Amino acid sequence: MPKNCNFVEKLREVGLRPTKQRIKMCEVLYNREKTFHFTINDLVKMISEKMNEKISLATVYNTVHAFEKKGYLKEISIDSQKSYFDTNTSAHHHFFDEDTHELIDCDESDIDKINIKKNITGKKINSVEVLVRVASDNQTQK
Amino acid sequence: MPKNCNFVEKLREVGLRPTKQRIKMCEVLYNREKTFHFTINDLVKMISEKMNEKISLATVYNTVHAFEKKGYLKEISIDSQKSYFDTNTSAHHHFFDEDTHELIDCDESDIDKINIKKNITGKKINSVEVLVRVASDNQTQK
DNA sequence: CAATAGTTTAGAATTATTATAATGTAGATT
DNA sequence: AATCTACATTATAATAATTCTAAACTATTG
Ligand SMILES: [Mn+2]
Ligand SMILES: [Mn+2]
Ligand SMILES: [Zn+2]
Ligand SMILES: [Zn+2]
Repeated sequence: MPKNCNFVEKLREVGLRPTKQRIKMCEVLYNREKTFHFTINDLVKMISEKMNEKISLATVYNTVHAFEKKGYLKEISIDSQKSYFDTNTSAHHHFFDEDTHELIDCDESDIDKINIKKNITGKKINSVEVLVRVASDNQTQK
Repeated sequence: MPKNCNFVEKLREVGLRPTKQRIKMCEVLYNREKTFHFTINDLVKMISEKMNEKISLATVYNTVHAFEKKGYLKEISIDSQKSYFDTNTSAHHHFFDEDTHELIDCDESDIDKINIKKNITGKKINSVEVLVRVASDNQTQK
């Protein structure tokens, strides 16, 4: 979703009614320079603290999943109890900072294209994702 | 942990008391030809159904985490609510079958060594893991 | 407008996991 | 061998992320 686009129209286009909760969430998620990563909890905080708005937790979940299904959000695989989401929906790899629990995008140029030499019969490849775990140079890590 | 090794001695070596629960779990986990992947729930089922033994859920969690800390188990990152564990503790990549929710090891030869060109200041790389999501060729996928 | 299908919501339910605190036991000390 | 003690096990409660439920609300259509 491009910055400052007509969210009402965009939502209608994909068959989602432009409710005020969804429009507000579009603003929080897409009206910014860079894409970013968030958890549901982050998002709820952003809505209430930054926007001074109250959207029920169930609606935040519903809407995030609706946007995901429409291809406007991507879920990221990290071993953790909670899910991470990404407003950058293109195929890309990640660094995960084990100290801060922050996700950082890899640029196209950071990792060469990965060539899978094996193929599993009857199965097609949906995605190939690299996760690079990093942590403080000095510290004890798991 | 090698197959048919002396689990009692192995446990003592790393400072874990060889209780009957831990020995039983060693047998379930390591007395087999190939390494494998499991969830806590899988493991509890294996213990009760295959071994006809009852180990409390808390002990299964405790022991899995104790074995993980000692380097005899590895946790695998999949987006899911539940954690997967691996008796193959070496660095390796995975296929994840989105139909069956099964993890499959990549051989060394299946994916070329990954070269990370970016480095994050003050951080060292702990691991680089590839996850290849596969699904049935015909089916609707998320 | 009125009808209707889709949406929001508070709160309950579910699920994986961790914490608690009482009981049990391996291994050391007498 | 009996005793001691730190470590383990256990049932159960607590927690946390997520999903479900069902009633109230609202965007859109006719
Ligand atoms: Mn999801
Ligand atoms: Mn863990
Ligand atoms: Zn990203
Ligand atoms: Zn594996």
